[in-house]
Amino acid sequence: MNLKDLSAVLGLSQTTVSRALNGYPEVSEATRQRVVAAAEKHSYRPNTRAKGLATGRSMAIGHVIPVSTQHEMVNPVFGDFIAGAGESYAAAGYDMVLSVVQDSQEERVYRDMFSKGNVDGIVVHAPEMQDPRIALLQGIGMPFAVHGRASDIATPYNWLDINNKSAFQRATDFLLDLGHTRIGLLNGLENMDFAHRRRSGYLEALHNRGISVDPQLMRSGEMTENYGYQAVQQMMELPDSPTAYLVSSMIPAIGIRRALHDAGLVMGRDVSVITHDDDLSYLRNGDDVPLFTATRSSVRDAGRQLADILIGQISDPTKPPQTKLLEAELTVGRSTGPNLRGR
Amino acid sequence: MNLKDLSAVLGLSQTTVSRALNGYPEVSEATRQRVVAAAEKHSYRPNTRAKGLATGRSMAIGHVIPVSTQHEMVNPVFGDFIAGAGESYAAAGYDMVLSVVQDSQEERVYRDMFSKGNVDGIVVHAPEMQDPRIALLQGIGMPFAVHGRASDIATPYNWLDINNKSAFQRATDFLLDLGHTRIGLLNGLENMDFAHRRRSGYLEALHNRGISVDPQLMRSGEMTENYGYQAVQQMMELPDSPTAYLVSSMIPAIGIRRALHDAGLVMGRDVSVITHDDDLSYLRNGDDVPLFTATRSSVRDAGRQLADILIGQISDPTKPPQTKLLEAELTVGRSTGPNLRGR
DNA sequence: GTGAAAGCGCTAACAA
DNA sequence: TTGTTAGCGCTTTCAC
Repeated sequence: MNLKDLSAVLGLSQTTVSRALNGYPEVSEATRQRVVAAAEKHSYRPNTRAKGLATGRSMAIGHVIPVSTQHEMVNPVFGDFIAGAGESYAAAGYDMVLSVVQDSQEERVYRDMFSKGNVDGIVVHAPEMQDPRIALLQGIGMPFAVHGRASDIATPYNWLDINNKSAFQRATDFLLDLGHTRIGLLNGLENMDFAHRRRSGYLEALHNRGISVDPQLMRSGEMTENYGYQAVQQMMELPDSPTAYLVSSMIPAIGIRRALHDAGLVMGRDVSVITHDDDLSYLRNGDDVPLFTATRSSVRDAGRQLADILIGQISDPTKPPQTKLLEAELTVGRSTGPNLRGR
Repeated sequence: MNLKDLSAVLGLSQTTVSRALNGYPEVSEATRQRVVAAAEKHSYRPNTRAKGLATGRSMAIGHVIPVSTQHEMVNPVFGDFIAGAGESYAAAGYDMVLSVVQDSQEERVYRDMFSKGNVDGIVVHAPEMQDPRIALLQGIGMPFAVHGRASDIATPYNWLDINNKSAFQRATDFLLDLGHTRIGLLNGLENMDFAHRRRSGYLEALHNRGISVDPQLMRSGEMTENYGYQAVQQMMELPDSPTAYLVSSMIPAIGIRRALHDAGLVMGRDVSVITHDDDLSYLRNGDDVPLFTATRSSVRDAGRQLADILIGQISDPTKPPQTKLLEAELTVGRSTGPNLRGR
């Protein structure tokens, strides 16, 4: 059933039916009722492509997921974020189109999306510090919003980020309050913006207490279990090994638990571990977390909010860029590890 | 730059240019060269919507992700699978459109996708045993492929599945060979097809050895860390508690490790644990896995293969449905837990 | 308040 | 081998 058929059934012109369905004011209320009823009855759905061709809009938003040959891993948080964004899109009548892209191909993909006109806007994931994608999208005039931030980009743009710096600064402060001074940092890959910000939070907390920074205690890498295992094994061989660790994700923390266990130590008792796990908060179901975690209330909600920002931008392109900084929620589990103040 | 502009530049008709670009045989090689060069030079990209309108195809494939209010969790494997599928789509010139859908809304969404005509085919995720979506899609004549299977559906359709039954049967056999007879099963939600198959593999292995089944040792639930923690805590209170566990995902295994630890036991030494972790194989980086895992070589590759099946179906609708059963790869880690044969 | 007609950018019969 | 024309399903002037 298309518009032509529907208007034939009603004995009206396509124009009138279209107007009735799209809420134009000039159609009489009686006609509108009839039209809407008939559309409902025949479960008429306007053809997206035809509508798009006529209006110049595609009613779709693209998410571009970069996959480098370096780190092939897909962030486990990704599904949740997408789910949240999907809810907003559905509510606003947008489709979500996903492109998984080798990072070497990214520029071409963005340009193509624009010229093929199959999206009205784009969400940029996993920004690096001076991410070239932002200038590119600004250049071609495609509305976009970034999940995260690119610190070294000065011009304003839409973004939503979690306050990584403050989370790590607070977590470090927490450990410092317990009397820890040797705190290992297991960060993500430091070309990623989030990792850079987390590191600066860690450094600032140490600096504020006048504690010197030991480069041997700072690692960055892809967040696998094995990364945590090996990093901690190596740090434990240092003459003055850490009494606490700050970790960028729960995944390496699993390896840490194992490394400590191999050394006869228990995580959360002999050694403190704090993870920032917006990644895997669904691993924990109850309140009995043996880690102290800096977790975000909901990745999904973040997806929803970022989608809303982008939709707003698309419907009113004159609107100035929106930004949103979410504060990580700190959750204290059952055990926090040793309190060195008591010694 | 659109077709009209491009043909004007070349002094040819739109038709000829279109034919040259789409590889039609009747255009002269000389003209084709010229056209292709000009298209390249002006980086011409045909408008997807217009092309779709004219051809009746949308060059897009939909993935529908059901999210029930019951289990809100998004499977962490999802991102990897999607990444694999995305590669195939990109190679074949398809876009991927994602819909995250409340399961109550699913039927409407499928019908809409069809009548709005914005996808040429659909991938069905997370099938239940007699999944109604399959009949629905067959009814409206939309090409589709299922990631997994729906056991109770008799009519043929495209699917790709991992051999869940054989994986769990082999894993159970492995434990039986070690002398275990009390084996706890921590399964996923049993309305899911995969969980049902895994359970039957477990049962068959026990049956083949004449070992009676204890319903108290079989659990099903959503695969969270806490589920593993609580299930094992409760099973350990049984008079004859399990010496081994078979787990549907690595996530509950984390809780199991904790529950055992609380009881002074070490997973992989005092108690055997086998997980089926196509979920989180990226947790493990090296060869030093303390679990025996039945893991699939690559979720990503599975995504690629399923996409290829669907693409094949779309390009030739007369082709009979394809199916593909992947065999889980069994990986033995450092330690397998106690060998009861020696006692 | 309603309709006729043009056009969005492309493909595909049909002609030449 | 190339061009002309109609049409995909919708929106949008412009006229009535």
